Amino acid sequence: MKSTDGVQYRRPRADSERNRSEILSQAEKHFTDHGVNASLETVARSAGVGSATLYRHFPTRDALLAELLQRRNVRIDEERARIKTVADSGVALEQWLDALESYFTAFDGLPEPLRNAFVEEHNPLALTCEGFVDYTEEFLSAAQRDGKASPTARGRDLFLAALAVSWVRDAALSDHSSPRRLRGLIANGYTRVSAAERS
Amino acid sequence: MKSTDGVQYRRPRADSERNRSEILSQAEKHFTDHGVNASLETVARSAGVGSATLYRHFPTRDALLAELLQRRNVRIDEERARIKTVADSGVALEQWLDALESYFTAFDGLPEPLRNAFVEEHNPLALTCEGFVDYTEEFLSAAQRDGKASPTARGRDLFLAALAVSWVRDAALSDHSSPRRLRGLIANGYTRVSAAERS
Amino acid sequence: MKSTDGVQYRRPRADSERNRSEILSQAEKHFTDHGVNASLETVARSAGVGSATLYRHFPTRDALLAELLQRRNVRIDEERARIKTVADSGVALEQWLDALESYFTAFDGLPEPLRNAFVEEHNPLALTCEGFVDYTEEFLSAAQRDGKASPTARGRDLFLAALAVSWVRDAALSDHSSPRRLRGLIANGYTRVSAAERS
Amino acid sequence: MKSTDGVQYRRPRADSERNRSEILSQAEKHFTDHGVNASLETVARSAGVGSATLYRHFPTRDALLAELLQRRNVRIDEERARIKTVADSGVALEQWLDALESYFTAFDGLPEPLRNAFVEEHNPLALTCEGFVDYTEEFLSAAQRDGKASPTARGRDLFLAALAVSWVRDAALSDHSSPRRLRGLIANGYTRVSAAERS
DNA sequence: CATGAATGAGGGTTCATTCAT
DNA sequence: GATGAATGAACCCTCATTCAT
Repeated sequence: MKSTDGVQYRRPRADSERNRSEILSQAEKHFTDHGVNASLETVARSAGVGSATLYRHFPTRDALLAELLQRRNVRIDEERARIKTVADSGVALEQWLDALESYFTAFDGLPEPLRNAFVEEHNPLALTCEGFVDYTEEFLSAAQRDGKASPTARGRDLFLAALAVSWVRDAALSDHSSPRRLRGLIANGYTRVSAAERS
Repeated sequence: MKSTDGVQYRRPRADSERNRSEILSQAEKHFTDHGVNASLETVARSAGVGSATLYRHFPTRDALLAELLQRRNVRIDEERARIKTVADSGVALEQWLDALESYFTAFDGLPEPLRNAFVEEHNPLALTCEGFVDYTEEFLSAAQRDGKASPTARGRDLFLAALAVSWVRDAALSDHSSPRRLRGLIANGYTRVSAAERS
Repeated sequence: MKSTDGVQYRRPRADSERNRSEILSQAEKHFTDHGVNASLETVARSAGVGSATLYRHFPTRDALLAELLQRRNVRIDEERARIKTVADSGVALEQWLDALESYFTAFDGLPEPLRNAFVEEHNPLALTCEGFVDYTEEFLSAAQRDGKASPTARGRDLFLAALAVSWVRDAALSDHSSPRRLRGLIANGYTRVSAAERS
Repeated sequence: MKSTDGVQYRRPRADSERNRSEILSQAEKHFTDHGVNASLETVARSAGVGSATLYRHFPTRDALLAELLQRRNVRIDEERARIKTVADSGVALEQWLDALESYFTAFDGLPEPLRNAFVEEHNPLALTCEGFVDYTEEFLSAAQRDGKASPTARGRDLFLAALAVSWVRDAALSDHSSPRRLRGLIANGYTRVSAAERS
């Protein structure tokens, strides 16, 4: 009963795509509202699928997260293209780090899994991280060539720094200046005393 | 100390202290082995008490953590006393930040609750944070007086910076250089180009 | 019934049914032995399932209770059908109230949750109560039509009365006559003095 | 020791009395606010004593309850004296039952322990129950002598009936008429059809 | 494959009763 | 005797992950 043999509707495929898409959409919503640790169960329910279905599509939370971020990459890619046109390589680097930080605050708690992925081999988010490290490296190199950045700095360091700043920002709801100030420290260091001050 | 004089009334407690102490001891062990999110249930079992007893002594995980840290404060207080004798205030500040970072790696995942406590009013860990901010402020002030630190820096910024570095270190098992490098960035900034380099 | 026709997909469940059934069976046992406040934890253990499974099937004790009673409804429905054939509507009403009281003593302490459900909107037992009120109303109406019952009585009153009698019976282990006598009071009132007595 | 010789401060007694009194006072408050199943722990805390102290004074919840009721007995005794002066013994009985029901609603959930005490031998509340049964018996006997009450009724039956009505009232927050109607049933029975109706 | 349900562990909490002092 | 704390059981609930179908 209920669909007798003969023609096979091949529903699976269609359903599958629809499910996957609905899961992503709901995950986006829940992660935005409740952070990256939102209940996957709830996400599945909202998407109208069983938890096992979610699990099949995205074996880990990070896999789901990776997909969500992938979709956002379009935006930051555009931003990156724009920054590339900035004449001053030092300013460009700065703007790129800004862009990174904005990206990292897409969901509450996002820095955490990214940090973990950074050191885990087979993490679905690792690719995302590596991409960002590469891009950072590019902007950094340009700045270094122009004497706008310390030659000892590395792309991965600045990536981690941006991540750390975002991590601080994650909790500093009541303290908007802290992330900005940490950002300043990373740019200029706390040991630097301006010429005016030194006098 | 427990009073040896003649009549002794008001015996403080007895097995209460024993239990409390045993709980702390087991918590220390489990937190050390499995990070700050180790199962409290297991801690209680290891200490030979029911979960209700643990709950009575430490209503939240953070309360337990606060006690554990309290015990470590002796160590860092000694360290702080030592650092205070360092002649160069810039070096002293550096060493203090080192000490902080060591402290923050006492347990895996410790930076997280500390960061949260930093912005939560009624968190048992808040006091710990505030104390550290104050101490950092002292070392920083001295360095600023001597022109060894930027006058715009604040104690709380450096505290958060140390926390952030420890957070990075938390995951960077395979990458020992990253925290050190992040530390360097915070000290000197990535925009500083040494005179030698500039030439 | 479970469909025996040719191809059968959408097998309803399998171990789900088994678990549910086992839970109900064990609950029946434990509630019978220890009253409606028996430990649900124990019920779950006896049924060989985790408490979460029990929770999934029956989110509250009342939900579980409602199911157990549902199963008994077959019996009382049969009884009701039988009583409907009784010629004397006054006798029928009496027998129905007897049946109700028997039903209410299925488990020790049952009257309590039923009473509560009676005034709570979203209680799983509320439906059960309402059903009984309706049936009582039917028997009562018939009796009233035949002048065998006071026209001012309402079904819900008699339902509550039966519940109250059962509540008394719940504790009156050593005093078998009390419930019967209370029953008599409700039927005839304590102010009625028979003609013989009046003479 | 502590308080040497001579005059013995006999603090124990004084403290004990004060504690006992404070416990009763707080129990009254909490039972009034949250019913007879209010947390004894909380009562003890409110009274400024340890739970063990409460336990020593009142080994069971019922013992505590019995004391609280004892204090209220003054009131109902006065009421009883007043009712005794009522000329019509039927009216007097009615008023006494009213008084009983008021008494039973002193605390939410009071009917339950009273019912239990009624059949338990060594329950501190048993005396209270017995007293009430006796008083009810007196009023009932008078009414029976005057042909105002059925000679087959017994004091204990009416006592239980009043208890049952109060039990119903305990939950019938949203349904004020139910207890009154149940009361009516017990007085007149549902089988009585008035002469006017019979015609 | 998709799925609903099961699972097991943990969390936080409350409480009546009993111990150690 | 009075006390603060311990105890152990229970409750309700949540979740990530894994089965059975």
